[in-house]
Amino acid sequence: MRPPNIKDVADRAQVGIGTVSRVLNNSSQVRAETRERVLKAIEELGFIPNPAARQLSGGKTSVIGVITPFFTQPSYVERLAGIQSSLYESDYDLVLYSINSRAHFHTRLQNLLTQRRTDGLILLTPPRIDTRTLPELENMPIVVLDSPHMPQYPTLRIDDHLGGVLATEYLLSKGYDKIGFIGDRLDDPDFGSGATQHRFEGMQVTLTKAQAPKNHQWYRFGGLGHDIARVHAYELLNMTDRPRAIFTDSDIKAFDVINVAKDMGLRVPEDIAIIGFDDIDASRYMMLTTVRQPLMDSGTQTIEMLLDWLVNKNPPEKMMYFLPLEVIPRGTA
Amino acid sequence: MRPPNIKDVADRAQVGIGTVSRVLNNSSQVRAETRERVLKAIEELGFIPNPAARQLSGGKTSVIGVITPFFTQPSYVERLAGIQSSLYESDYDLVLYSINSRAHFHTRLQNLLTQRRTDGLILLTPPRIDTRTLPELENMPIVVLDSPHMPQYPTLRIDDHLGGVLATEYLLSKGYDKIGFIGDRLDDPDFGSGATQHRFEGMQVTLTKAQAPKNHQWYRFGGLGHDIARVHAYELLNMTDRPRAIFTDSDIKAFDVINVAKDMGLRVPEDIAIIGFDDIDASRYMMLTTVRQPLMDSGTQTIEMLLDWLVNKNPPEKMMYFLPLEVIPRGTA
DNA sequence: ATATAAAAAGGAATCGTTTCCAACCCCACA
DNA sequence: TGTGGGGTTGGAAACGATTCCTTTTTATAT
Repeated sequence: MRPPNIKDVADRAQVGIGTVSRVLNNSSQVRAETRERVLKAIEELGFIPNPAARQLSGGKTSVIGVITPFFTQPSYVERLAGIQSSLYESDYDLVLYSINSRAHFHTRLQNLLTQRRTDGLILLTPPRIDTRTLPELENMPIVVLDSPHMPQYPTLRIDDHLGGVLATEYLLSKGYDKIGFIGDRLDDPDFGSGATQHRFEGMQVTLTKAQAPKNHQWYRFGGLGHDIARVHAYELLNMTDRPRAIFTDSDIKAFDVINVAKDMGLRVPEDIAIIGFDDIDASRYMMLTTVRQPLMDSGTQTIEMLLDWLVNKNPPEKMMYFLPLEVIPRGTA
Repeated sequence: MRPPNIKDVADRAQVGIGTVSRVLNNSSQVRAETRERVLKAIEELGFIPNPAARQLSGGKTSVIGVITPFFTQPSYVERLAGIQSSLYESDYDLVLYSINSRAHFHTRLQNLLTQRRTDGLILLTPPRIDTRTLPELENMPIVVLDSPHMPQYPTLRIDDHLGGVLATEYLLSKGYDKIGFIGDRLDDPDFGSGATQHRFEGMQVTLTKAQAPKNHQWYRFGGLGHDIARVHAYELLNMTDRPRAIFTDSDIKAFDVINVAKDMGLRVPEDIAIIGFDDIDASRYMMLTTVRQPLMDSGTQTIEMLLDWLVNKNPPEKMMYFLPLEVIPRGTA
């Protein structure tokens, strides 16, 4: 049995289809009494507007797209959970577009902008691309989360340099002066965001200011293999002049350091202090001291900004919104 | 500037719109030479078919929906990541519908089935509902993941009873005979799947068979508050006749037990052994011994089954597909 | 009661596809 | 040369909404 359409509603309510459409879209051009009749008919028939027809005719999709790098990392997922949780009560559907390279991101964004399959877009940790080749940027509400690369859109992110400063100041304040660093490679052509670099620089600046020791042997970046952080940790902890503390650019890497230390019979933090970055859920269980960025909240704020834009026609300023950072002291430093 | 439509392509290729449509849909009714001309025109114009029009006319949405309970738990997320990863190369978009109650699930499913906004559906851990009120079940390809409640659809799940048996046998084989249990409440009206109950039953059966001691004081279920597992753990570990090992129905709860034990100065596993259930990512870092179910793989298999159905018109048998379970021995038991 | 303006309502045209039916082409065969 | 029939092709109709223009109704002022 065919689901009811707008004509069925119109007939049952004894009105024209135009009137039904106006009721559906909250036009003021309908008498209260007529509106009642139409709403009653809608109710009785269980009518739900066909989204495809709506989209074809009016251009509205009721879809919000999220473009995200292929997510297995908890930090992406927590942001996504934040997005999802606030979208939940709205009338918008969430479509997930996952991407795996910069080129892929570019074509995906281009398609989405020309095809208009979404009413709005959230760009999660987008890479740097050549935006001059993108069409009609202005017409699509876009909010960027966790990337400095798209300053032409409103962007929620953190101050990575500050993060490095906070972590380092904390370690120094605890009396750990010889500080190592383990992070991603600095020049990832696809998804390198500069985050690792800025966190590292924040650390270096703080060390200089405090006249704390530095040693290039203590700093490790990227490399191949999924347990590369373990390898780095092992090398660092095996040095004769090994660091007294290690700062990692993610909690996941910090977990690896903790476990390598334990495997080697080192006590945390008595022999080696560890501080991570992100404060993902698991860090609480690992008792990891870390620099907290509000992952879940950042998702929530992003989607609320976008909804305000779409629903209330209230475009946010195209600027960087910096989210707060804080050190969460737990057991590892 | 308006994006090109099928008429533009037809004009440029000097054919009718019907022919273009046939080319787009790989109909065999087109001469090779004509097909070439059309493809060339499509290429030159950068034509992309409008999905809304396609959907309105032909009914095909190119969308796969995933209905999932409000996900913050890592196990849902890992399944979702598995789904996403295999969808990635297909032409389908993924829409996420999150639900928060049984009633909500029912209406959502009903809407999706009548509105036909998706070509296929994945039901992630769906609750038990009255399916007699659902319309036209037959027309929508649906695969269920992680639930025994929808036997009318092909279902991927695990044997929870067996999971309980495996965990218990493992603990007994290690010499831990006094075994406690911490799990969710058994009668959650919304999302209770019976999983906790069956795991517990598997445990009880195994204990009986092995003539191992039982004590109802050692078994704790559900309760309010987000740190309820910590409360349970604390109570269990404070008993004079406390259990020698604890089996939890999720890794997350096991983490709580580990931390409570540490807080109390108990050594794991020397004083108290712990085994979890799921093997989420974080369990590796926590060195948690656990019953592994293939979370990521289960998502992958689900989506591949559905794609085979949609793309190759190859419907799977409507049966329960049981995924393998295994105990992963790590440091806690 | 009538004129006039404003509000409300009706419905054709429109969006971009697919599908179906009619028309056409071309070749084999008589 | 004429005919039948398969393979191709063209394009009207249909999908279900929104929008805009027109017509009708209602309210207000005279």
